[in-house]
Amino acid sequence: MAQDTRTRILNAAGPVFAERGYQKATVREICRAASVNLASMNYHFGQKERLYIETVKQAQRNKIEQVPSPQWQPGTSPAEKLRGFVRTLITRMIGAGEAPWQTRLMMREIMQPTQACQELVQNYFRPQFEILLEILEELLPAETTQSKRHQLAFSVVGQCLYYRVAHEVVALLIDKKEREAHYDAHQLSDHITDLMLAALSAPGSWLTSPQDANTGLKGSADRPGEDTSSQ
Amino acid sequence: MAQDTRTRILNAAGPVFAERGYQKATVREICRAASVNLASMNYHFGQKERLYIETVKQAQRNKIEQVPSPQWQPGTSPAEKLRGFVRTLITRMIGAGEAPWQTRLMMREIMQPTQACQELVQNYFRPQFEILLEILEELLPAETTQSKRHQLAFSVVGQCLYYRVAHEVVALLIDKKEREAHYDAHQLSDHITDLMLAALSAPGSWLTSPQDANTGLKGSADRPGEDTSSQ
DNA sequence: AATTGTTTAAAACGGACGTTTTAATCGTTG
DNA sequence: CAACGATTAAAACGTCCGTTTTAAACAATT
Repeated sequence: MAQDTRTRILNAAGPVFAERGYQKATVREICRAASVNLASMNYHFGQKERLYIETVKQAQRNKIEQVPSPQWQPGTSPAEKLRGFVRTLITRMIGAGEAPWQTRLMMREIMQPTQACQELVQNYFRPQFEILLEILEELLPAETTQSKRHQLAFSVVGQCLYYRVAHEVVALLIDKKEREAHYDAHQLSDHITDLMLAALSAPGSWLTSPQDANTGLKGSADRPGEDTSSQ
Repeated sequence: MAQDTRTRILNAAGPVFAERGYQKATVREICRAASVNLASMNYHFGQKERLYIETVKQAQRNKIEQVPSPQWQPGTSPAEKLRGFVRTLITRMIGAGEAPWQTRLMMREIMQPTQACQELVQNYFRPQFEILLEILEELLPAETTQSKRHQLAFSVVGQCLYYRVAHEVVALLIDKKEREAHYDAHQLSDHITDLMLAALSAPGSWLTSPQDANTGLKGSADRPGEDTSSQ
């Protein structure tokens, strides 16, 4: 029974698409998982591709309602906001135990965008990005360049995404004992937040000085792997 | 003519697997791209899966010989080493213009590991990881925890990986003008390096104090999105 | 010359899978 | 009741694709 057939299909399709990927996921498997007849899929969605797009959109809506745009009490320090933001992001990434299929699905879209990606960016990534930028703005000198702020935001997001993207590689590099002791959402988000706050509060003008003026440790003309780039 | 048939197949398979993914890439397309008979594939590799594994391994060997483990003059400052390391990593990620298929291929392995992933970690990721750890060791207080060092290394790698993983999303979030002005390998690596160096040289004991003692800005018991995690 | 390893061309096998169809069954609505 | 939408079961269609096969060349080696 449960819900109507359409949503049963949608809910069953999410994990399957997330785990197997679009190609390897078969309509038959999804319908079997949803305990639904094969013809019902065609009835509701017409084609596999349409089902996929709807699934991604629903995953995004899920996430939005599960973790709405953070709202803090007035007077909350920007540092605390940043910590909360990172905490939320990391939690979405590595989830509570089992792999959150919504995030896996979105990650697939990020790496190999399809038709569903544009809406994803507009409805999900961009708003999050804006919130992060507002938090950073409170922490940064007023003269900080627009592009510098963007890069700093990407630095935050990049560190968070890493633990979803490279989850399996981390498991191969770090032994189980250390992972279980130090790689929960709590400690990871604290690490990333502390790192960012330390960098932002560091002495010197690395944030505002024009590119190429930094801690004064540069100056080597030749660096390894200069232009022997790929291909 | 060129090389022998086997390597022609291998070279043709790389870009195809990287772009289409394992499932969507067809043996027929690869053989067509290699100007090679369909039966030759079977002759040399037996099955598609074997071809894929060999392709990944070759991509890894390519990268290693293209950008060997960095070796600096004795006396090079650790900060300079870090800059070089990040520069190399970023360059591999975003390449010189066109998308480097080797990295795309490896990224696929990272996100959805197959049989080829373990060798990849052993021969490629782990050595790189060790090098980065050595550089960080020179920059860090001696009392820094092992796990803290690891997390810092992941912070570096995560920021670099981001620009390959989310390349398309960045293109949707940042307008073309800013991207062309600020998102080349040079500036991005400088940004990441400067950020890390600033964080490491920041005042206070955020690096060495036990978890939960930090900049003193924490303390909120409830954070948004606490345990409303996915699913 | 004979053998053996490579390569090609062309065709076919066989399975997997997206999609469609048909026929039948309920439940709801008019 | 009749009509219609939703759903199911089962089967089939048609295509794509990994894999295999066959037969024929060609090259290098013995």
